[in-house]
Amino acid sequence: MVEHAQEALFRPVRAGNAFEETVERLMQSIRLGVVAPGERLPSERDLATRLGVSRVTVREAIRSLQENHYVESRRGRYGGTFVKDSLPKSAPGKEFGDLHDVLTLRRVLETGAAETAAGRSLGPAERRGLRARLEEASTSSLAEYRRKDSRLHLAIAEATGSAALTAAVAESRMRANELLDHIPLLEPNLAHSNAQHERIIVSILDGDPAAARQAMAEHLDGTASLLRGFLV
Amino acid sequence: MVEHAQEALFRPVRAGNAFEETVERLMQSIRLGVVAPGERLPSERDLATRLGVSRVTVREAIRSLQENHYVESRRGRYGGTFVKDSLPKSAPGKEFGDLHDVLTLRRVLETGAAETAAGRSLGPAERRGLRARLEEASTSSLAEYRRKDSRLHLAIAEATGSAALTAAVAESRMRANELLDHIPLLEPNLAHSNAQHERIIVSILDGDPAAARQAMAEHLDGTASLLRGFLV
DNA sequence: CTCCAAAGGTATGCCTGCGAGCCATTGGCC
DNA sequence: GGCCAATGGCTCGCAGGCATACCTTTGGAG
Repeated sequence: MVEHAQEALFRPVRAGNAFEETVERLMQSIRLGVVAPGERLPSERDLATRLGVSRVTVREAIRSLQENHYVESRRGRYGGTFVKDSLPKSAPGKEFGDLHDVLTLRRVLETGAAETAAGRSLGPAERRGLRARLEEASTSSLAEYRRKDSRLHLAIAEATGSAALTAAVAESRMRANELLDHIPLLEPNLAHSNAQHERIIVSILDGDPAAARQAMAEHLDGTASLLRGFLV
Repeated sequence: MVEHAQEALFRPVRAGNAFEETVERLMQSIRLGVVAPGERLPSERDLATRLGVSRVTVREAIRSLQENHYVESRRGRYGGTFVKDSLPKSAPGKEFGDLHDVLTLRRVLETGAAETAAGRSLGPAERRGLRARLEEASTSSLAEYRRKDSRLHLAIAEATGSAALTAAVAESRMRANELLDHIPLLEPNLAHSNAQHERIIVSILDGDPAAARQAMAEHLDGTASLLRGFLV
């Protein structure tokens, strides 16, 4: 038997119970900026269907988010569950997963996504979307930066046309963001990031896969070395 | 709200029930050749711990594999559950997932893995392991080829040192293999594959990331176009 | 002003999966 | 030959999660 491959194949089949997984997903959609502050989450019934869990479980998850002041719910028609404008800081609790593990997977997924996106012929809507996310990120405040940054990177993953790749990038970014929340975000870094973002998007829109990969690699290696410096 | 990213984030939280997921994992370990014919699976108690499910569920999954003639169990000390020597053909049932989706993710993950592996300084054990898998694949019969091929590709993923990346590659390969099972495996393809495998491994062992990526990309694009040809 | 559609809020009963313990079988060790 | 450790085989009660149905609130449509 090939010994090491077992670690990957015989890992736990479920990350947590249905409740925890559901909380995690809703948190992701908020923390990654997919549902922005002030916006409404899909209805409980809708979420239950999409997430493949019962409405009871969705409600328990939402209750948990309410108690942590991430969302508030309003009843009646045109009611719903809305993301609060002022989001609480993330709980610093979690241990760091294996740093190497997180960064390796992120690099593979995101440089691959950039290259793949650049190799496709994008429709006008997708091109506009990418430019819009770039603009959002470059004009965002320090407070909003992590969220806008994630939206941009997710938009790049979506531009590959692969839902599985997009899901993998979202998952990987959450893990990376947990680490990034522990290091300071400084104006100079932000300006540098914006310049790199611009290069990435321009390369994708120009249809230059090699340049897109290269630009994304440099961008990620920047934050990776920041992380290694702060956390070691 | 960013509309498209929702599809990734609000996908179902659990792939199936615990039983189905467990069957899937055990099947993967057999079909990908991690546990070869004649070899023993870990004990039920061990599997239950590692997979994070109850022993009852593990037993139900194993029963299912027994009924499909994948494994047989023997009681008593030095007993256990053993992979049968003659494995049944895979049930042709499953629909094709989105072809583009599968192939895109596979390309990103595996070219990234090859590049990353080539960029690391590998220990002697890892280098020997890679050579051994290459040898296995190149001398295998048509019948065993898919399994030996997967073992080689998994070994490359493991050489990145990232468990998460290895798991992602294993998952992606299973999905790709489901498709590949529907197209013929021909001697010329096999010879061609072996030559490409050699290039990939040599590039990794030589520490040439760009060459490793390039070689892997060509290798994957070969089977990808075969698939597109046969399945469209 | 009335109605009603759509959203959140609540309650009940079933079924899956889990934990824990015990039994049965086997082959090496003393 | 007897012991015993490790493995598969089995059972029972409990907790988590689910489907389903119904109630309450709200604001726009008619």
